[in-house]
Amino acid sequence: MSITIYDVARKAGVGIATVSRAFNDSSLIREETKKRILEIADELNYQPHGLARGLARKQTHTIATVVPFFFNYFFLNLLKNVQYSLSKKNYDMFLYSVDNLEHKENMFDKVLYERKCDGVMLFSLTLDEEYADKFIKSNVPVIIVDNYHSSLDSITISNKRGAKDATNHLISLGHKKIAMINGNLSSFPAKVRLEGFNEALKENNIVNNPRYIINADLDLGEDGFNEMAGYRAMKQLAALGKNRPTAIFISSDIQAIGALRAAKEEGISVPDDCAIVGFDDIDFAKYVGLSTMRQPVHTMAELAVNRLLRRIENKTRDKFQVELSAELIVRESCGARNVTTHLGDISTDDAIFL
Amino acid sequence: MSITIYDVARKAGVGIATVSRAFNDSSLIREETKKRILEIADELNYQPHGLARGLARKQTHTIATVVPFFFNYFFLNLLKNVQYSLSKKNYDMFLYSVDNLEHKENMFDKVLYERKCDGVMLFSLTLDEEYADKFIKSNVPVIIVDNYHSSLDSITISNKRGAKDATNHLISLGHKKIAMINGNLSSFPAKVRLEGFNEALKENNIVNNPRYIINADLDLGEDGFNEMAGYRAMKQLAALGKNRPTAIFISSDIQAIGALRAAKEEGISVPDDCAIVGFDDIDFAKYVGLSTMRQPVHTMAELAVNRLLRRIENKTRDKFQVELSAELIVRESCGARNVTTHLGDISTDDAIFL
DNA sequence: ACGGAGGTTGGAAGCGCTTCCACTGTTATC
DNA sequence: GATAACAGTGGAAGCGCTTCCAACCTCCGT
Repeated sequence: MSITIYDVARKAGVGIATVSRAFNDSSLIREETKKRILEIADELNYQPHGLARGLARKQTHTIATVVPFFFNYFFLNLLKNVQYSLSKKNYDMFLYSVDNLEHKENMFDKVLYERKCDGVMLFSLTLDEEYADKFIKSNVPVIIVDNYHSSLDSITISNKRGAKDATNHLISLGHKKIAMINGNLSSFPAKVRLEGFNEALKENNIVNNPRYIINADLDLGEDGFNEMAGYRAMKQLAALGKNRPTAIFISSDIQAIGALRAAKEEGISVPDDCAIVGFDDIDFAKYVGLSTMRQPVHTMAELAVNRLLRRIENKTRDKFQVELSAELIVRESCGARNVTTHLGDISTDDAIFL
Repeated sequence: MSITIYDVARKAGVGIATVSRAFNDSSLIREETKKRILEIADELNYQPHGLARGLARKQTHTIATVVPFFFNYFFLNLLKNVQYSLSKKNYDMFLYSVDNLEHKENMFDKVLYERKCDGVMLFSLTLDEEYADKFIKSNVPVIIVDNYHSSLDSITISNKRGAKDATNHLISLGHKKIAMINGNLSSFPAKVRLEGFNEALKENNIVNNPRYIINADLDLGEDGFNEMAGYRAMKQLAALGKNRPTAIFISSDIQAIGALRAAKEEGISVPDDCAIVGFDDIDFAKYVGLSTMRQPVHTMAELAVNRLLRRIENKTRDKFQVELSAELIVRESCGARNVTTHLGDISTDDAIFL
């Protein structure tokens, strides 16, 4: 039998309304009374019942995050930052993961109609029209991170621009035989990054060799952004022998890690035989000296949270679709530095952006 | 204005109690009625209000997980598996992270008294007596993963045994000058792993050189299980020159990654000049050929979830303190294989255990 | 034809809170 | 000194559900 507002009220000799006020920063209570009530509550280890509160107020102070089950290091960082921003605002966070893309719908229905949260944050998930509609009609604020839907708030990084920058960097280094190792084309970022890659080649009049573009097969895991995919792709490229590319833009760092492993096995030296630029800037990128496009994870998370909360609290209705840009981080793997720089101490702050 | 049980009841021409029964697998309802109600509910996009339900039932079907803010890849895997097990049982999961160990208490109070969850899962967090007591008195089921408290349920891996096995492996390879790179001693696993290390040396009559034991400083981040700590420790060991150890047991893979980076910079070849065994078996371990002690993350997660739910649902009161054992995974870094084996394809199932 | 046993159902109370509304005592205003 | 305004307060309704309890309808045995 847990203790309730009535217990506190009785012990303090006041009405329950007053206790409630004490806990809600109400101006309708004398400072003195409030203090006394709070003290008594503390003695009693009382804390307002979250559900009852939510029911009465019609808001839960909770948001739901939905991630694909294959979430990786990139998501980890994102999630960490989201959680951090959320806790600063005193919001709780549900973590749901769609274990199966077919069951995605159940998840959405649940989040939408069960009303256990005030808003939803979708990571990388693609929304079809039916559900986009449901979300809109349901009036539950949503924000999509790392994906896009024309009629919903979203925050993405400019995948096209980023891919283009990465490729241009390789081009500026003098490379002509440039490959791309990509995720699975069913993934939104993969698709757009390919566009950026193609555009860069085109603008620089560089031959676009179809054998140099390797999109991950579906059997390599949901979106193909994994180590194995990178490993296999690199093997495939290595098999080209003399016709091997001299530079590769790899669509995700985790794939780059795999590619690096394959390169080592094949005796291909990076960056000397083959320059590499990745994407994401996961922690490990710096440990292995991988040049990459850094996603502003902290900013993404903070923006996403702020925006979602504003929608929840102020009911602003204007659309919010932001595209942040990725930043080229030059390390060793691209060969832009002719001497391996001494990395030295990497500050923890840099590694984990909080 | 969202739709409620009354709307469904009215449209179906039944009482609300009946609708409620339809949604709760009650035996007190005719199959036919139930079906009809469910259909109507579906049309209306009705779903029982989670909070109202929780309030009425006095249970939320939700558990809270609390992780240290510095959570890393090891936690990611754990979390992923916990989330998976939980979703199979239809439980929701809150993710809290204690951003600041001083604020840990607020977190605990919140989780305990706010009653938004039925149970709590603590990751790696150390509980002092006061809070252990509070948890017990509050009657909220708790389970601690990767840490221990004498009066609470917990599930750990045998850190001592694991560290000992790792060290023994190094000894069996003929090493005499063996070092240990450890996390910060304030961390429970770090402390116990050191014991295992010491024990192994002692039992084999190997000199325990105090300069060979490097515990991470606190300024390197909360528990010292991070890349930088490993990097610095390795530098320190390298500075020993001729007196350098020929083998190192490193208390976490992430530190080992840092150590590997430092070794490379120092021109120390692994495993030829220095054999290394890590701990955890994070994904990256296999990408870099790191020998390590694998934590049975999947099993830990599943056991933890099952146990917690049983406590929530059945109210069993017997204590549950399990210790799982870590398994030695031999790769290249320990030098046990004299030829670098071709890793080839690592199956995705292996990499991400779900 | 009658009493009860089941199988179904509806009504109402209650979960623990917030908040509207009515009320009391003070203070400011003239 | 009467009145208005207002700061504080308590009571009660209501948030949307579950569940106890009473009621109803069959159907059976007698």
